Formats: sequence, structure tokens, C-alpha cells
Amino acid sequence: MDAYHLQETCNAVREPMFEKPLTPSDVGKLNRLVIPKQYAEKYFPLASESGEKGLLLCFEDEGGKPWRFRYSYWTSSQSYVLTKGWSRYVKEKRLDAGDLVIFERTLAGDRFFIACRRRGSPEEPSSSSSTHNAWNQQSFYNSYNASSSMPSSYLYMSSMQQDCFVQRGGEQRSRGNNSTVGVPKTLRLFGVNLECIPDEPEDKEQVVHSGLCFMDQNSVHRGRFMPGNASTSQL
Amino acid sequence: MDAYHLQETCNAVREPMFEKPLTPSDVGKLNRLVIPKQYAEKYFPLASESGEKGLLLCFEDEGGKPWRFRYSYWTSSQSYVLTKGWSRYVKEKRLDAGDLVIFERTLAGDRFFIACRRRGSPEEPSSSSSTHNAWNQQSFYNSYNASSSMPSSYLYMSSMQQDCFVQRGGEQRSRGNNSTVGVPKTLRLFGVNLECIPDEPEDKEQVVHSGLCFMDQNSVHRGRFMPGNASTSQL
DNA sequence: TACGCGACCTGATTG
DNA sequence: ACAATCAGGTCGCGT
Repeated sequence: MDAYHLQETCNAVREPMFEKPLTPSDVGKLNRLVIPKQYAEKYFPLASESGEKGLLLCFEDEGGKPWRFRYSYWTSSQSYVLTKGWSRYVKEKRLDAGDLVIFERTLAGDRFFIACRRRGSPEEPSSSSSTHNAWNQQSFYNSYNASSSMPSSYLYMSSMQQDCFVQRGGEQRSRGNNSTVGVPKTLRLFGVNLECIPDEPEDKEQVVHSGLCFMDQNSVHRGRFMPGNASTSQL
Repeated sequence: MDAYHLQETCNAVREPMFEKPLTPSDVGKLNRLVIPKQYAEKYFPLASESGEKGLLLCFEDEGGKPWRFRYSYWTSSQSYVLTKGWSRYVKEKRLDAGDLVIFERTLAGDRFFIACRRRGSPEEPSSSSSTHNAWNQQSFYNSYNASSSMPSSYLYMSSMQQDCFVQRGGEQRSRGNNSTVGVPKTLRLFGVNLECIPDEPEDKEQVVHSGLCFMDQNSVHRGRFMPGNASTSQL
């Protein structure tokens, strides 16, 4: 396999990261999701303890809709959290305590995915009113099953085998942006810019907050966060 | 008196600051002690409103045990409070509403002391299980009587007797570092560093917090807080 | 002005 | 017993 195809493969191979049953606090007024430390440190490394204040992480949901969350570490409680943006997700997905959030990434680590499943619905990701399980509908991830014992070595193949995923019932929804999918060099996928280009106006507040370290658009996971980039020059 | 002896004297001359009968809130779940504004502004000046988030104050109790409290101003209630660390003190001393906390300092203002007395025990400071009224036992403050009308000019003389601090009966707690006691220039007394040297492992969480303005060890009341020193260079 | 959110804190729990 | 984790809190700033 040449470099191009390797790249393309990694862009599409999915790997589960972790899932978490939501606590009352996770869906309550605290507006934050605690990421279990083991997973946080494995998948969302912050630039060590060099005073980094937070990172903006982007995830695609089942409908391809991008979700941006501020990710940071609270030294006082020694815990990793998603803060800004999280409450909007909870609200739109109508999440409740006991529901499950599921995090995945591409093998290349350049894209993240978020899904949710209602408590007691062992297979069905929760569907929001507008987007309707596009992951499954698109059949990219037909075989997806975030079993509770999700081994981290378990991979979802969607590249080079996209066929497998493409079948799955004829619900094909219009997301509009699929045209760029599969053009690795641009790194604009599912409407999410993986390079420095500013993103949808939806969260213009991000711009307001851009004075914060690592909260401006430029730092949104290029490759794997580029932790060495954590300068505090803005302070 | 030369500078050396003046320094040594001021290190040991004690001056009462204030005392407060504890309210139910002071010993309850709010985990904070409200410092009467008049005393707070007199003895624990914060660096005005220049965005300062709080200060870490260290007090020695009757047994010489250091207690660190976060001290800050709550604009919402317009009150000065001790927060972090306070609940531990309440618990260890088994304080209840109506009990008295007593604050003192050296004349030089470089060391603080905290004591408590049970409600209705006019003379006896409350004793914790392990440390047993070392202030009185050592007879440093034999004449100590935190009467309710404590004139601020009332001084406790203990200077030129720093030896007393070194002896400390048989109950010498294994803090390991007393070797520097009695060397005034080091300003390590009772195991409390009054300069920049990091302190007991007991509160290593403080180290974790060292990135916070005014909460790191370096800013712990050198002289009188040195608020201008609150560099964020660790960020 | 109410509230989202950032920063801070603590107690319960668990290995 | 100790240490680590994290669920459930607080206050205050900014919008």
C-alpha cells in the first residue's frame, strides 16, 4: 500500500475510543462532561502540564454535524472535562442520566466522532429530531456496535471496504458535503476543517474567546493536537 | 538593638488579631469561614481589586501544625472568607457553632497563628487528639488569654527564646525538617517555609495548584503577602 | 439580568 | 492506611 492509500485508509478506519454512561452531573447544570482520566490521557493528550488551559475538540455526530467542545484539565479536581459546547449537545440530543456517549476516532487520529445511545437501548444510537443516525443510514459503520466491553484494539473498517458500509437500508440523507469525502489532502471532511481554516459561523463565540490559549481555531487538532505548539504567547 | 535581634524579636512577638465565635455556616457545609470585614481589611489585605483571585495564608496551630487556607473576597456577598482548607480545620478540631477561633500574628507580620476554644471554655483552647495545646504546654503563652476584649496592642513575648520552639516536649512530630529551626535567616519555622522553599508533602495538591496566581508557594506571605509578586511565570 | 461557562473545591468511594 | 478518582458542588465573570 502506498502512502496515499495508507493515508486514505487511516482517514476512514474507525476505532472506538471509549464510552461513558452519563451521570446526573454530566447532563445537569454543571455544563460539563467528565472524561475518565484513563481515556482522556490516552486519546486527548493535553500539552502535558505546561500550563495549557484548554483545547477545542471537534467531533462529528451521527449526522455528520460538527460539535465543538472545549476540553481542559481541572487541576483542582484532577479531572479532564468537556465544557463549552457540551450542554448544547446534551440538549439537542435530549440526553439523560444513564444514557451513553460514545467516542470514536479515525485510526489516523485526525477526526473524532461522537454518538449517544439511550439508556437501555443496547444497539440504537439515540436519534435527534433532525438528524437520524446518519452513521448507520449512510451505512459507513454498519457493523458498529459499541459493546460495553469495547477493546481498544477493535477497529471498524470503513475504508477500502466502504462497500460494506454503504448498503444498509436506503435512507441516504442529504448532508451536502460528502463531495469532499475521500480527498485526503484537503482535510475538509464532513464540513469540518481539520486545518486552520475558520469554520462554520454557528459558534462565533469561539472567536470571542480566542484570546484563551488553545481556544482559537488554529489549534483545532491538527493531526494529533500538536502539543508542542502550546505556547502561551498570547498571555 | 541591632537589626538581627530586632528581626529575631519581631519574629517571636505575638499580637492578637481577632477572634470570632463560629456561626453554624462557618462550621457547616459551606466550607468557609467568614472573616469580619474590619479584621480582614486590617490584617489580611488583598491586593485591591486587581483581579486577584485569592491568597494562600498559612497559620500555625497550638501544636505548631501548619494550616493553609485560601483567603479571598466574595464580591457576591461582599465578604472575606477562608475557603480551601477550612473544612479540614473544622473537622480536625471538631469545631461547632459557638466555638471560638482566635487569630494571631507575629509583630513582624510574617507568621500567623490560629487557635480555637470551645464554646463555654473561657481559658482552654480546644485540643485536637494528637496535638495537645503546645502553646500552653510550652508555656510560651502561659499568660495567654484571648479575652473577648482583646486589645490589639497586647503582645505575647516569646522571642529570644526560640529554643523553646526546638524542644517541643516528647511529642516531636516527625516532620523531618526542624533542623533549620532557630536559624532566623532561613525563615523556616515550625516546618513552615516563610520563603520560597516548597513545603510538606502533606499538601502536595498545592503544588499541583502552583500555576494559579497567588496560590503557589512562592507567594505565601513573604513579609506581608507581596501581592506584586504574583507572577504567572509558571504558566 | 440570567445564565453559560471557567475556575475552583470537597467528600464519597474505591483499589 | 493511603492515594487517586470523580460526582457533585461553589463563586464570579462575561455575554
